[in-house]
Amino acid sequence: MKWRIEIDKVMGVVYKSRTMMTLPEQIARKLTDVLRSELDGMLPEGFCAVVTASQDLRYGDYQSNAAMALAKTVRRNPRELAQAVVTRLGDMVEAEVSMAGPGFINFRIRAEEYARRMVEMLGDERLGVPLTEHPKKIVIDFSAPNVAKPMHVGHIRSTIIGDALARLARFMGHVVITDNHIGDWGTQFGMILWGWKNLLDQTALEKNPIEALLAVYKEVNRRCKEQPDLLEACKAELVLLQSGDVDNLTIWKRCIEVTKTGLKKIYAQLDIRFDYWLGESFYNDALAPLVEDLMERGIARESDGAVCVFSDGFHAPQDDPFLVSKDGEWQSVPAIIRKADGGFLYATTDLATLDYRIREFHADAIWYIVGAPQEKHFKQIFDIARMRGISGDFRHVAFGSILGKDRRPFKTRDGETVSLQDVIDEAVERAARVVQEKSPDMPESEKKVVAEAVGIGAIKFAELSQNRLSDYIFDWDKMLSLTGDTAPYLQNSYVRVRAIERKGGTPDFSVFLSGNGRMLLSEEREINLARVLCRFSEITPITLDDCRPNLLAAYLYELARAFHSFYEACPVLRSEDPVRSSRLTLCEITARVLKLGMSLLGIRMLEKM
RNA sequence: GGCCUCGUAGUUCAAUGGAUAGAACGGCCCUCUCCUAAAGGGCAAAUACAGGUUCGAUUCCUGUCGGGGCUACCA
Repeated sequence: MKWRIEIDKVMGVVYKSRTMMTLPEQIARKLTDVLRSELDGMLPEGFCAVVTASQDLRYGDYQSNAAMALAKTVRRNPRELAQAVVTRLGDMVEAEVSMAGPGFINFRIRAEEYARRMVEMLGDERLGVPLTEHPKKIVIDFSAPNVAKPMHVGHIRSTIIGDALARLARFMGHVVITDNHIGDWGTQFGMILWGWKNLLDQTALEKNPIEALLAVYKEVNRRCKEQPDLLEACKAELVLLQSGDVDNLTIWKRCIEVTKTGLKKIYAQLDIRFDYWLGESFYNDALAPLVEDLMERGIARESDGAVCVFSDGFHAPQDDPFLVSKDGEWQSVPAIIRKADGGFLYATTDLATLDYRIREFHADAIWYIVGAPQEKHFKQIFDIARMRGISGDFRHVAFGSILGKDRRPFKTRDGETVSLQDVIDEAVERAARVVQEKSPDMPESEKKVVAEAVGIGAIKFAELSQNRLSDYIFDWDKMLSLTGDTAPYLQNSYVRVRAIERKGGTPDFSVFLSGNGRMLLSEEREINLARVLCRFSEITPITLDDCRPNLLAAYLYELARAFHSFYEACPVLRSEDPVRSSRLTLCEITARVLKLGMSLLGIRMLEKM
């Protein structure tokens, strides 16, 4: 038995696991061997049969289209080839094999194989999920709110998706650095500084600093629209700040401090932590030398007074992020890294940030969890890195917009953005009402814990169960829904397992692990539950590979459904022993997969609810 | 204008090129002397349109229509 040990230097967690093959891997290996002998040298070099979970269980648990895929190149009839393969495979220990339709090879996994795998999972801390073969150091850049502006619903996606990906990557064996690249140096500071000096209510600042700052910002913003000369005054404040004026620097630092305190409270509530908070201002000193360097190396040049990076002709025009077609001609859309007035921009900071992460963190990968509209920006940033000879797994993990009912960017009726804190408060409040209704006898302190876990879990799960690339319409009732395909549904399935285990006593699983007890699966819903449990090891890695948390969320929902269905049909504590202990084992593994899976999404489970 | 992206039940979302397109909410019908009914079992209901590639297309390609985004000194 082989064990692998991996130490996550950041988290200090040690994961150990037997290297256990997933079912499709195991079957694919045998299938490929059989194809090789059947086709006698005609099998294409490096060919590996693909085995996938069947969508329709009537055809079996897993299927392969290898015969259909190969039929043409080897000039055989797909059905005939599939049948020959099925004959050669014969009686597999793990599955019944059959041919169907246009040439599918179907595998129905035997109950004994599922039982064997359940025992393996029982003894494996990783529940069968293999560690990555290629551990990387990954910087994940997410959330990134602006100073002096509280987070609004628009920050939900980046914050929750980024946190889930960080958790997944760590679990898969990567070294992860989370970095909150806050907007602490933007042009909004001109207005904030002017407002601070002229409008700020000190008592309001002490009471609720972020609210006070926001109120000031909004008021200045409003006045600027009416009085153009005020805008000039704000710009002057910004110039003062950027030239190192002591008073303005002091105010600026206070703003950041106050904002960070507020943000940390909300992140704590969301159970999200960052290893670093290297905001835009952190890179200020790096910007001028960076631009100089790019000019010296001929990557950037002056144009209309600004310093720009143009296409170097590396890509075909249609793939070139610095070109756009206009009236049948390719026109340059350069990345501007220094304005004509000498100021630096978003792109400059991002280049410096990428540089720093490679140089100081020795990152192999940088993943940016940022909205889809910025696609071109990141293509340019990554392409400039390429021009400078910097390489790595750079990804813009994009997501769609949150829209209102009118399919325009989401705002409240009076045009305000909805603050993230309001969404959280509303969710927890709604959950609290349900707790009160369902569990009136629970101690008050516990009710509070349950309401928090349910409410916040509901928000996270609603976000993560959606395909990140599609836009979605914000709807209070859907986001905060507590029935159906939601976090509380999954939390409830875990609670049900715990209730069984509390009443039935702590089960003794050592008989299974030692091989003395026999795990027995016979009922349809038992086998189905075991089938779903096995698939955890297949789903988790691809969820990270594609940066698509919704795959894991959908899987966990399927698992909870399989469990609820099993729960209704198969009494555990009232059954007799080999069945009773086998069912208890299923319950235990279900609980572990649910808890681990949800923790990878950043959602807490509860013992009672 | 060009480029990117999306268009799936009444509504909100799923579906590595696979077989009869899944869920949830809402609607209708059942199930608590039984381990938590925040649950289970059932019914009705959808791939914008037109071509093409393929044994096989919601998925890939082309075009049309419709929504959103990007398109040099904001982030």
